[in-house]
Amino acid sequence: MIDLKDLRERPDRYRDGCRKKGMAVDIDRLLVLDERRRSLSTQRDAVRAEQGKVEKEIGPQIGKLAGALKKATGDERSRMEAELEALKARPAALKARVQEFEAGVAEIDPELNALLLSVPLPPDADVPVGTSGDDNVEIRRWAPPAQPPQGLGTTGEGPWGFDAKKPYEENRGFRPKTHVELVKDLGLADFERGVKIAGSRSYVLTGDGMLLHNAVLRYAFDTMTLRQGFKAMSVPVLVREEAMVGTGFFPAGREQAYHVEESKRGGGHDQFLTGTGEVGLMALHIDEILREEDLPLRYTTVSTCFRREAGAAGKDTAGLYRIHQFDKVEQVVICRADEAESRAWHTKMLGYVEELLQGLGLPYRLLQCCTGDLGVKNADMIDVESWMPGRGEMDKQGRPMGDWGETHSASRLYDYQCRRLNLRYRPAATAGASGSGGGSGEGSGGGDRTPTVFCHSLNNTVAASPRLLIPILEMWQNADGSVTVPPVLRPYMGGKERID
RNA sequence: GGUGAGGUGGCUGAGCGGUUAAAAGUACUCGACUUGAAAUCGAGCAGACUCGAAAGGGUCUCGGGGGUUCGAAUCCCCCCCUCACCGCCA
Repeated sequence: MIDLKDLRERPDRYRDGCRKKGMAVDIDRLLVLDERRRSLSTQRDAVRAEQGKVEKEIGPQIGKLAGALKKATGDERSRMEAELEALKARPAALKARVQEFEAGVAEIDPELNALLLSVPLPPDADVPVGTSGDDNVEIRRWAPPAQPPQGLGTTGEGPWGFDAKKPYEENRGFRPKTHVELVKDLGLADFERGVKIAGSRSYVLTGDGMLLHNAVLRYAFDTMTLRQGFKAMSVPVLVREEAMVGTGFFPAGREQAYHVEESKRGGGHDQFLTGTGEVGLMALHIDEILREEDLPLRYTTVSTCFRREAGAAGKDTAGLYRIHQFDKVEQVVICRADEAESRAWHTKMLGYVEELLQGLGLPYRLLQCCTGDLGVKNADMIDVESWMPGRGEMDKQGRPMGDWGETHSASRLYDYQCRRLNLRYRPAATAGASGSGGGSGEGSGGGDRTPTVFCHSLNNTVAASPRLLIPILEMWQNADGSVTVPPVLRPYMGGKERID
């Protein structure tokens, strides 16, 4: 959620943000509603204030009179009844006016809130303007060195020395199989039975396929927890709507989430399956006020992710690329509201991923996403794409030419998400500023408390599998059809070196 | 699924129709005392929204929503959540 006050002060910033992100939100309408709402509530509050005064004045009189009335009889009784009614007239009139204003506010609120939730966070000035993924800008790429670093592989095996600009055959000396062929030939996945059980875009990982999947996740999780010191978490993947709205996935992405209607428990809330562990991790501190000393919070989780992939019909239908259910190790950081700090974390979080991919020897590139590719909640997003030899167009001989495929996405959100989550911290008091011993009398002192501030948040993929199995299998395959297990994964596969 | 008890400020916990934004304790901040600390004493200590150039006002919030009343933390209704015991179950 954006800051409504800021929107009032500089609406052009938000108009511009909408334009750059290619989202149509009626900022002017929002301003009108906001103006109207504030006017109504100010008037309402004034009447309420009067109401309070009147109440203090008349309340006791009414109490006394009502008490006396019980004992009164005859003429005196009816006289007192009339008096009582007369006394009640003023508060009753005020109440009616309050209700009028409230009705006005109640009429505006739903539309105002809906609009407010849909205003995107304006992209940062240094994010290139563009309309789609095609306008994303490559920042840098990494290619595995010809000599594998200590312990990461054997020369001549796997992706060492691979140059993504050259055809696979030129690199490796044999024609590659696609991951779909590999999993079929090696018995790593069973798509037919997956579909039988669960419908389209479903799969079953079998035998070594499952072991490899598990190994990747464990490798990623251990990297984050043991090496980087992130706190290991297991969070719900079945969550309430508040968590989806709070993390910024709703309302915009509602049609991408699976909706689970709770079994008739009164007016029980519906629940939704999360498409990323980010939801559970970020919703953890919803409505909390943290202490500055406790920041930054660094969390990692491994969770099953569910995505409807609505609107992607016909895209990437084969294989493990675009599926409804997968597992992902995710990292989030919740830090102080400081742009420099939050940018520094963004870089670090990308660094962890680079280290991980380099450990696997996979060629990758970093893309600065353009404004049109950001989504509502991001100010900045960097995608990591890994080289997938089996993807892309076919050449004249009917061989896939390979293509980059998105495997990671690192977002920087400022306080957009934490505003929605109502997640704040109280800055540690900055001592010294309000010089206590100064010239003015010491009496008045005390309570200059620091106001609370919304945290900044960031998130990044660590590893999403089975998608990440695609480059692993395709890059580590051998001419004989076997696949070498990347050395970093072997400890998680009982030391197994080769799948054949 | 059944029964019972609850949800009050950072925490503990009073209040159960009218000077209660809310006692008390505790934590925290500042000051005094002290060589320093502890202890003690004094003072302060909720958030959001909003009006205002500022000083400073105002409104709302005692799980959430609705209702009764001149007036609700206190009464009524619905919902959510927590705890305990029983049943069932990975």
